[in-house]
Amino acid sequence: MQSKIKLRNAGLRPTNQRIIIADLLFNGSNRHLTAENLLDEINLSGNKMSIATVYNCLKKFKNVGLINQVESVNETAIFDTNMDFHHHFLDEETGELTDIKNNQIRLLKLPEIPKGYINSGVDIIIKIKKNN
Amino acid sequence: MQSKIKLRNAGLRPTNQRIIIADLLFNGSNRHLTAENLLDEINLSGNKMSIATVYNCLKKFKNVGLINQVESVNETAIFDTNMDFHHHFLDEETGELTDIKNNQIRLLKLPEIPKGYINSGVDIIIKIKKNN
DNA sequence: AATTTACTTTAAAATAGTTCTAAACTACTT
DNA sequence: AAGTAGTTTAGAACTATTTTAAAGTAAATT
Repeated sequence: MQSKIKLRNAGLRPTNQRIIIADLLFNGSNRHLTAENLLDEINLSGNKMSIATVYNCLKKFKNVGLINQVESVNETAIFDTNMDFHHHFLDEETGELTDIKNNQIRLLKLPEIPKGYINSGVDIIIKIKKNN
Repeated sequence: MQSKIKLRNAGLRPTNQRIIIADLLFNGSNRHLTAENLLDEINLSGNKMSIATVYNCLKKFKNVGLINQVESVNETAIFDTNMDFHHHFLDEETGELTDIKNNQIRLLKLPEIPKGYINSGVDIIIKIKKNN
C-alpha cells in the first residue's frame, strides 16, 4: 500500500478508486496509456469504475505531477508514467510511442524564451515510419 | 491565381473550394489554424463552405505536403502553413503556438532510429508559461 | 463515536471535434 | 457532348471527453 502514501504526499485524498489506479500505474515499469486502456485494465484486475472517474483521476494525477500528458497528434489523450526528463519516438502510422532516454539526445542551443514567460518543459518528438 | 497552379503541382484537382482555401492560407505569411478558424475566415471573405469540406481539404493539403499538422495536447487539430523545418513554443495555459526558427535551436545528438524505421521528422516543443 | 463539511464518484446527458454517408455536383478525359 | 472519377454537401453518426446533479465517502469537528 505505497499508493496511499504516494497519493497523500501528492496532496490527493486517497480514495479507493485512486488507489486502484495508482496501484496499476506505479508498479515500477513506465508506460503510455489512454483513459480507455486504463479502464480495461481496471476491469481485468477485477475492479469497476466509471469512465468519468478514470478521466477525473488522470487529470488530477497530471495536475499534481504524478503523470504527464504526451504531446501528439493522436485523437486520444495519451498519458505517461515516466516522469524523468525524456523524449519520444512516434510511429506515424500506428501512433505508438516509445521512450527516448534523455542521454540519447542532446539539445545544444535553446532559443530565448519570450519575455514574461518561463520554460516549463521541452518535448522532442522524433516521428518515424517503416522503411519499405 | 497562383493557387490553381500550386494545387495542380501538388497533384490536387483545383476545385473552387480548394482555391478559396489556398488563397487564404498561402498568401505569404505563415500561420497556425484550426478547421473552425479557417471556416470563420472563409465566411468573412464572403465565401461559403461546409465544415466537412474544410476538414477534407486540410487533410488533403496535409497529405500532399502543403501544410503540417502540429503535435500538441490541444483537443483541436492545429495546422501550420510553415513548411520550413522549425519548432514551437506552446503556451501551456492558452494553447497558443509560436514558431521557433530552426537556427534558434540546435540538436547535437540524435538517438539511433529503431531497426526497420526511418526518421520522418523531428518536432521540438518548448512549453512555456507566464512567470508571475 | 456522531455529525458536519467538503470532496469524490457515478450514470447519464451533453458537448466538441471530426468522420461518414449518399446524393448532387464539377473537373477532367474521351 | 458524354462519360467517369473525384469532390462537395447537409446531416447523421461517431469518438473522446466533460458536465450534471444526486449519492457516497473521507476527513474535520464536535
